[in-house]
Amino acid sequence: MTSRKYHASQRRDMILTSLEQDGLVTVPMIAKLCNTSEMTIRRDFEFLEELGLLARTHGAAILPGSPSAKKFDTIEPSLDRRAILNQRAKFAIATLALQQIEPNQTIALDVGSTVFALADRIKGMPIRVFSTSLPIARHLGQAGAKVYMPGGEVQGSEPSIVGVKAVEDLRRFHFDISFIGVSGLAEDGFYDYSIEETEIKSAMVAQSKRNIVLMDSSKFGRVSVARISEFSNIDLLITEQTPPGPLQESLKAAGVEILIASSVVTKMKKEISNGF
Amino acid sequence: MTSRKYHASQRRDMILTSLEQDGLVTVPMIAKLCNTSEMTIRRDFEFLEELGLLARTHGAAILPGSPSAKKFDTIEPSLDRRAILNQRAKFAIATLALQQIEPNQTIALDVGSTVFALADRIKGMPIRVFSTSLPIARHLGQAGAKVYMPGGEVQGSEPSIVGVKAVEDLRRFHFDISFIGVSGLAEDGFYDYSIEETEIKSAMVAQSKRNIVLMDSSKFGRVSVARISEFSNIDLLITEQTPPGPLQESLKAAGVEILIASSVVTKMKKEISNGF
DNA sequence: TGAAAATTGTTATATTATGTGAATTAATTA
DNA sequence: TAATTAATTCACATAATATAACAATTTTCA
Repeated sequence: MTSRKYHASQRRDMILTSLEQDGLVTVPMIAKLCNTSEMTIRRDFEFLEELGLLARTHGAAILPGSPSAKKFDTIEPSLDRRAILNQRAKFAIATLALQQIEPNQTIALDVGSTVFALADRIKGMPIRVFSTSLPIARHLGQAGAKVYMPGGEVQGSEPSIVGVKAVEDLRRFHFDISFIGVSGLAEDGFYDYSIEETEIKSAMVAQSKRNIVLMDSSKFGRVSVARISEFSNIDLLITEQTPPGPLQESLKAAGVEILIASSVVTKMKKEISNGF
Repeated sequence: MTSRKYHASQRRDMILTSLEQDGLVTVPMIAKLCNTSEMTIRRDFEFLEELGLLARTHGAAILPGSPSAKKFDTIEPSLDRRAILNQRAKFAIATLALQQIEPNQTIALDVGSTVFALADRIKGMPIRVFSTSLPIARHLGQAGAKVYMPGGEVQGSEPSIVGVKAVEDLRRFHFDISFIGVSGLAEDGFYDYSIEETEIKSAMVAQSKRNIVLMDSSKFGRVSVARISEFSNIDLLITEQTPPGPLQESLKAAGVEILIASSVVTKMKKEISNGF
């Protein structure tokens, strides 16, 4: 009879793994699985809910953003399905990214679900944010942050501002750091689907002292329509798995630092509540 | 014998999935499927209706709003509670507003849930839209419309662009019609909560050939912080109930036309319940 | 090591979800 | 239009789950 006990971080990982697999976990289920009391699991649920990694309902926990997760007076729109998938990886990446920011900096946030995860974690920090992403601007604006947007056109594929005017507006800003989301990484640089988006990203990179790319490992080796930037303009890549050898060498040769985010959920509650 | 019980969130997922698939679901259908009582399913329907994810009729539940089957993935963030409340009135107002627009015009859309209702109905029309509202821009952008936004700051209270830069950008545009949402109507003009918003609205009005105010009757006689505009700048007011005598006279004296949208509501409801 | 802090388990209490049958409302048919 | 039937709401009982307070345990760190 195996009746070993797990540590909090292990339990929480088990919870998230089950959740990702089944879409729903119940308290008694996990309590048995972890060989612990229901109360403990409830407290784990509470913890993970505060981080936005799950949503509690009566009798179970579900993926955040599902219809039932919405309380009646939800003001914020939920993220779409794509953002929910792989959220643990995104959360881990965002956590590392957060540590790159210092109080009172001006940062630029690009579009995409990983960058959104960062925006979510930024809430409450004393910084100024510039973003072309409508969801990010809305989310942070609602949270009381100082958010600026460029003028321009709203493109179909992504809810974001693009176009000549946007690039022009962008050129009048200067950022301490910009966080770029990309859809592909090949040996000659970072890639994105749409040409319009690429123009914006390039301009953003040009206006920043420091450029950080956020991407999850699913994009390794993928080449899309347009190249955003050569490696030489990027200072740091944050991802959650080590890139394949050749890619890694190209990156290192160009002086791009790489940070790997481990997805174990440990006690970062403290970090958050004390946080700045 | 499979007689397992499902959790609320699972049932609601099943309801939405069936709805998506068949376009219509009945209470007994789902009750059997979920192995639960009809009362519970009714309560689920009620819950989902409040989120705007389905519409109830006698004997069944159907897709809300437009008949075109929306994929669940692409379902837009549900509107906030305020938007859901009084949705029928807003729908009726939006329907009348829609008739004021002609193809290939350039129109400006202000913020607020009533204006959002209009934006939703505009989808697919060959027009150019300018908006300061993040939800509206996102909604229409996703639907493939040509949407422009000014640059500026995202204010806390409303998800919209405000500030000096926004007003400046706005002044470079000219609109055929602008649709303004307001939070108060008194005998000396239209009012709004926030001074920042008011500045934007005033600028919008100044750049338009024709100005139309959309408001529901709950705002009659209410005075807020700042006055947007005198009546003389407004051409048309669309609402769903006749304003009280004094207000009506002031409006008419200033040459503001008034349209009441009420009969449309019942007609629309029938249309929906008959299954389009 | 020992004291303080954090985590976990237990119990009693409160809250929420569900099921039932009667009362009400809406649709249907003669 | 009245009578009939089906669907819905309402009010209450019951079961399931969550919370809060406190005791027991483990971990941390001086």
